[in-house]
Amino acid sequence: MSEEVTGAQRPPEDAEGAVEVEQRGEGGARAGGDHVTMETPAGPVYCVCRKPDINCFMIGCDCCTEWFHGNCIGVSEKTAKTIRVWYCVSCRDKNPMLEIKYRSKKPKDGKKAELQSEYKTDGEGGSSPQAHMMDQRQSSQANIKRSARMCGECVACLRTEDCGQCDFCKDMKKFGGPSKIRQKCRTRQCELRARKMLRVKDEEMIGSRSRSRCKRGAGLYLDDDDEEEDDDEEEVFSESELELYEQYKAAGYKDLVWRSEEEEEEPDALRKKAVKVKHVKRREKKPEKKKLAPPTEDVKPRRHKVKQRHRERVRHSERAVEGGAKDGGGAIRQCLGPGCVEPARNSSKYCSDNCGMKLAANRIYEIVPQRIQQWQQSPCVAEEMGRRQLERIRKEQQAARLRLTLMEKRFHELEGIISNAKLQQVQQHEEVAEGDGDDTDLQIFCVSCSHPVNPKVALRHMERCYAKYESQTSFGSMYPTRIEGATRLFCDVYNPHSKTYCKRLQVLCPEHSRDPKIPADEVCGCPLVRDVFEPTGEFCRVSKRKCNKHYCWEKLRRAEVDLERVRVWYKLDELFEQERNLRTAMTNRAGLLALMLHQTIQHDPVTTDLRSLKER
DNA sequence: CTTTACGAACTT
DNA sequence: AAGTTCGTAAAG
Repeated sequence: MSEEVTGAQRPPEDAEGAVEVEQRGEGGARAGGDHVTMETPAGPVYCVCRKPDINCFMIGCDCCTEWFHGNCIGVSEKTAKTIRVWYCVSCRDKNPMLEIKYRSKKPKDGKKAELQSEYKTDGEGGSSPQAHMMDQRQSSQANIKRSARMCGECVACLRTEDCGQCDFCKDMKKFGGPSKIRQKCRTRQCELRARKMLRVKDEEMIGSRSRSRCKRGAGLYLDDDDEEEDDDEEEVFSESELELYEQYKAAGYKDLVWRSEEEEEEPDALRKKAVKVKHVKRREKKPEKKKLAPPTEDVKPRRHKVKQRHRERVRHSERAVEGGAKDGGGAIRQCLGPGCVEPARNSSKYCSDNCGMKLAANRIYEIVPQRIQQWQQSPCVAEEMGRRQLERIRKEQQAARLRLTLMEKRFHELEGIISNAKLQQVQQHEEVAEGDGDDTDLQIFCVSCSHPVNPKVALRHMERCYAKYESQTSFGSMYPTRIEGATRLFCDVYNPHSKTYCKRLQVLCPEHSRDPKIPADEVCGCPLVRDVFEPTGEFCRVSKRKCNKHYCWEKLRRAEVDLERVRVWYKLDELFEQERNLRTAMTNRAGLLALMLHQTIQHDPVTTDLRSLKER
């Protein structure tokens, strides 16, 4: 049996841990059954024997998700392989409907067959004893497979669509990536079990998670005391965490263990931390110091200082209401709203949202005018540069538009030439002169199939050969092309299989368009030139079917023009994008938020502003 | 400790 | 057969 499956026989790393159950007020948010694995100070225990051993073969119950030692319940590793769904005795007692199900056939031919039968066969029967690999089972309600990194029940696990935006998506083949990172979409990384670094990144969360996570910004102005701490990475809270944190602070870090999101979702890490919580350790090691130092002691000196100041301020406001209620978890604090004397709500510093908003508004009134003034004092170099950039972009846009009209003109000219050429008559005798003059023994090799071909027909052969190979691959994007006012650029044929639109030039796409059948009397009609570039005004008057010299000349000429048109469109698009970005940047500069968040420090212009020095 | 890269199992 | 995802080693 493979290591994978052997791994799956052990309880997952994040098996419900003692502390987690203890600290998680609402508990039930987890996938499994926290109720079974009871807590002991030492860590999680399993099975009927209630021992923490996990270094032997184990089997998981598909009802309560508890793990059992094979030895304790009389299931060998070998027999376990024949089981598809397994329930423990107590679950079967509680619910007689639960029935252990077996695989339809014995997996002899290695793991692959075994796993496939696990997923695909639905056969009943068999009389062999029981056991089952927990990780591979399917969630009863949603058919979502669980794995070590999936709970199978959270929003992320249930999601089936990739966002296409995150770095992992962009890495995927289907989004045209190099498949180097090879991780699933960030939005689909399990909220509970996936590694934290694989989930949606913090910066991206701010918008999507609304106010459940307040890092900078909102928290800065509504939340008085966090102002000084907001540079601390760990101070990123969800609402429930905020509550915990409040309690934690109120308790003077004594009785509660603060749990960051990471710890909550990775109980393994939690377990470790829970065992050696810093302050506990300290209390054991240096009890005398404990007496001297306030309870806010922490390992990080900087944080310590901040927290202490913070606490002092909290106490200060507490005194106003209660006359100095300290460490107790139930201390009532006064609302920080301007002029408000109501007690703050449980998990907040304010008695109501209104008070919070009032305070925030006050701050804006207080800070913004000053900042605006500050802003207006000095000329904005970025603004000046932006204006110059904008000018440049406009010029380029103009040039591109000119080029585009030129190309459109060429496009029509070419169509005119082509239709004009069709009116020509075939000249029978010239055909012969056209055809010979070459060494018929000479052979060249086709660049596509490497077959030797006669130079006379080489062009024709290679064109066809290339088309044959080219049409075997698709070259598409997820979106159809929408360019206003442009005709015949991309092929844009929809491929329902890959859900893409073909992005070859329409005139050059052998996959979706065949060269039209040429009537016997059609003339080649290629404009003849002298010295390569100089048109003579004459047309090739050989029968089109027989002209080897100008094979597919219309196609190639059209492609030439179309390619240039596409290039110009791209250029225009790029310029438009640049302009948009620049305008956004200019509009947002010195906006309310920017003014509140940032401040320009006026250094000594002579010694520090190197740019203006250079300009001078 | 985090990030990147990649072999290989798993899935379609 | 090709794409997806996991686990893990190496690099940073």
